[in-house]
Amino acid sequence: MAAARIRSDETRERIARAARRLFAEHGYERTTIRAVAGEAGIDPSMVMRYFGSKEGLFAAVSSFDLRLPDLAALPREAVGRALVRHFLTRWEQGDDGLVVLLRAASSNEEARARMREIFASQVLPRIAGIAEDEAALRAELIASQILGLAFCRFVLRLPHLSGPDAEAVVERVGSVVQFHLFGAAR
Amino acid sequence: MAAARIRSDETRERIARAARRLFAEHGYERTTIRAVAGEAGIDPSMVMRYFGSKEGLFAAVSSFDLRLPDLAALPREAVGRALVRHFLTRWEQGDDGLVVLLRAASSNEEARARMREIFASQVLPRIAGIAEDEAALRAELIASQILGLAFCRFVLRLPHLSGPDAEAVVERVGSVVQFHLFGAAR
DNA sequence: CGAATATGCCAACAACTGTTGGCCAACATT
DNA sequence: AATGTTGGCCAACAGTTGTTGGCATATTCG
Repeated sequence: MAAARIRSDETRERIARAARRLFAEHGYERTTIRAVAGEAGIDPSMVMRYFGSKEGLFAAVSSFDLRLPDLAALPREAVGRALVRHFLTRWEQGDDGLVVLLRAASSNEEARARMREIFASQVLPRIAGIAEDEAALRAELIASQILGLAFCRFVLRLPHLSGPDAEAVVERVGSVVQFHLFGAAR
Repeated sequence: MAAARIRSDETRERIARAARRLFAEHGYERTTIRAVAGEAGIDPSMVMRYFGSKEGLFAAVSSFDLRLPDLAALPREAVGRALVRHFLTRWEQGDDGLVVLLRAASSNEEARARMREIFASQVLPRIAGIAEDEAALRAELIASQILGLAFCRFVLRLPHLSGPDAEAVVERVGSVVQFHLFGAAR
């Protein structure tokens, strides 16, 4: 039984990995259960057994942790750059949780809901902890710049924004985030 | 024949309008020919007759003109704000050409290609006309902020970025665009 | 008037989708 | 050794999709 469990968990993980990759590459609709099964090297019906439905599979692989650093512990003038570098580094390391959501959000209400939930529970509180006023607006503006960067990088693949850890990008988008955080105060 | 032509052009326009609305609301995959036909009040086969295929229909309704103002004619310090206000105004007036592309780009390569083409032919030249250096990078950074704003507004519907012509949004995103345009010069 | 041409609908096809149930082999338990 | 359980595959269903061809109606033209 122990051996069986191990083997089953392995399969489950293989399916999840394949699903993450395909969802991130093709979005929700274009990713078929058959394709996921094919990539995982098992039968389509196995995907259903392990995850119940396509929606269940998506829910299982699209929840993730941004692992934002403790912004309050950073020197105030370094926060923007640190935030941008954090995202670029994670993306470079092949973490595509956010890309999965980004691609699926266009056509899938559940992906949108999950994205808003991640924003509300992981981003907004951190911003509120360091911004002096208008935290909600500031957090949304930051989200717009970071998500726009992700879109241009992973979906559109604009050349200057797609390279690994481009220094100029960190520098400038960092300044922008810094401005959204602390600038234009009244 | 003249009357017939007129009626046929009317139908064609009704189909295109319905397609634009549905593509903008549901993306490429989730928009079915049957749904477009239903909204236009005609038979699905008519859509094929008029536009050849679903891809043809999409191509016909997803090409559009950003109608960017002449940036070089504006006072330098007003360009960023003007650009942001231009987009917000057009969106407010119900022009959803860009939203069509934004939603479809996640899963449709042709939408991505068209978006890159619009960027290259309509955005990049204007930016190159006023930026002193690194026009390509600057233009891509501006695109990332504007598209991110559109994403948060139309797809995610974040509350503070979704209202009509919010003054604070014009002000701050305008400053950001201004920075991407002229800031961080070397 | 008759012929031709446009404009439209109906019905169907073939492919693909998520999903289900039954069957088989290997292993663990008794 | 008999039994139940687990991990897996196969085949099929039911719905939806883009797409096509044939048929009806009305308008235009000779």
